[in-house]
Amino acid sequence: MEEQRGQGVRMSDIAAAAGVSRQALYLHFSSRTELLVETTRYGDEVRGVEERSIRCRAAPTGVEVLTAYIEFWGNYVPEIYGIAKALLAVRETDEAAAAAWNDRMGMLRDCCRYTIEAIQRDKMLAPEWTCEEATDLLWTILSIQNWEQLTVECGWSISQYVVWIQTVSRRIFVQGEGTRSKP
Amino acid sequence: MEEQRGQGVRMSDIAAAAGVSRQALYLHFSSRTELLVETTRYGDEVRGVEERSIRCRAAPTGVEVLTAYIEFWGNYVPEIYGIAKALLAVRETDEAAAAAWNDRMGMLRDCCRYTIEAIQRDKMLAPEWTCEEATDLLWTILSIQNWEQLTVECGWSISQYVVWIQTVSRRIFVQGEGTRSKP
DNA sequence: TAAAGTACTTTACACTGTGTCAATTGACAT
DNA sequence: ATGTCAATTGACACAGTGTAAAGTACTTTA
Repeated sequence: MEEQRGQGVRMSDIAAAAGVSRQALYLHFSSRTELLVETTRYGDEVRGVEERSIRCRAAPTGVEVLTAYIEFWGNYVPEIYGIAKALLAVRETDEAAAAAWNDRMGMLRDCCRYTIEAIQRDKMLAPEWTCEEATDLLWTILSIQNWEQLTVECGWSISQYVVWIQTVSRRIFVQGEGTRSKP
Repeated sequence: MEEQRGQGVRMSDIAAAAGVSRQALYLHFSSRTELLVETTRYGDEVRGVEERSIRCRAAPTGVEVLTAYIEFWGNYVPEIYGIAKALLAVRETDEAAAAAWNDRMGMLRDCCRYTIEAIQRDKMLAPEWTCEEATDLLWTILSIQNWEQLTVECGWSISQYVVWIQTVSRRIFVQGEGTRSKP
């Protein structure tokens, strides 16, 4: 999955890689989608996303939460990129895959909302945004597709991604961050 | 295609809708992908994208080009959303579809580059960006996936999308656009 | 030592959707 | 009358998912 970015990974390929017959997979997973979904869940658990994202919230100011969170995310996405692509591909046709995807994205959104609220608590949220709108926007900016476009297609390194997205986010959301912050 | 967003649209569905046998489609298009690609091309031609996007370039200042272009784009995407989704779905597995998609996205990128260069000519580009980076970023912000996320998933209206993306883009790219511009 | 259970295997097949092929039909032009 | 064009019908190959049945090897229980 990780190598192939989820494409052209058939049940028979997975079975072969696991050294098991294709039919044996159906003894453990009722469908290809279920296998994908479970793999996602397992991967998140092993990697300890929950814990890592909660740690970002510990930063003292809203802006620092934003900075920490973007750094975490930029480095986390490559770990899940392969399976995410696979899930994304079946999501269009498969209810359960769509639900699993939405669940994951919901977690991301929660983190975005927390971040924006932390900035607002500090009275640092740029006045043109409501919390809701700013959350929508930050959530969209941090989408996996955007990460993909910037790193894979535009050739940005992960650290470039992190720095530029931090810069952009500050300029968009933080009051008085006009032209001054240089990365 | 437009109604179903490209999903579950089989060759037999298209044939039925056209009042023709499934096999007859293969007399005109060598494969489903070719049909999709040709439909995209035809659609763009009928809608006169070329002309409409060139008209945006006529704006007197770079910032006005940016504003006009985002307005054009925000209103244009819904017209092509269905077929774009269909193309996007097959792009992962199909060489030709990927090429067609990249071609369309290349056009968008050209427009982004033109816009950024126009802003730079006016000495209004925020100093932390090079033309290349700013183009990558604007191109990413204007992606169809972002449009989809904000309008379809977050429920923004098209005019909201246009106004907020204009605001965001100005704040990111234009010098001295700190916290002041209110939509 | 026998019975039951577990985990898997092999083989076969149903189903969907794409794409190919061959023989046929009807309309129109020369 | 002949040829050609566009489309038709029907059959079929292929890939990939998912189901079903019968068999094997090993483990647990009693």
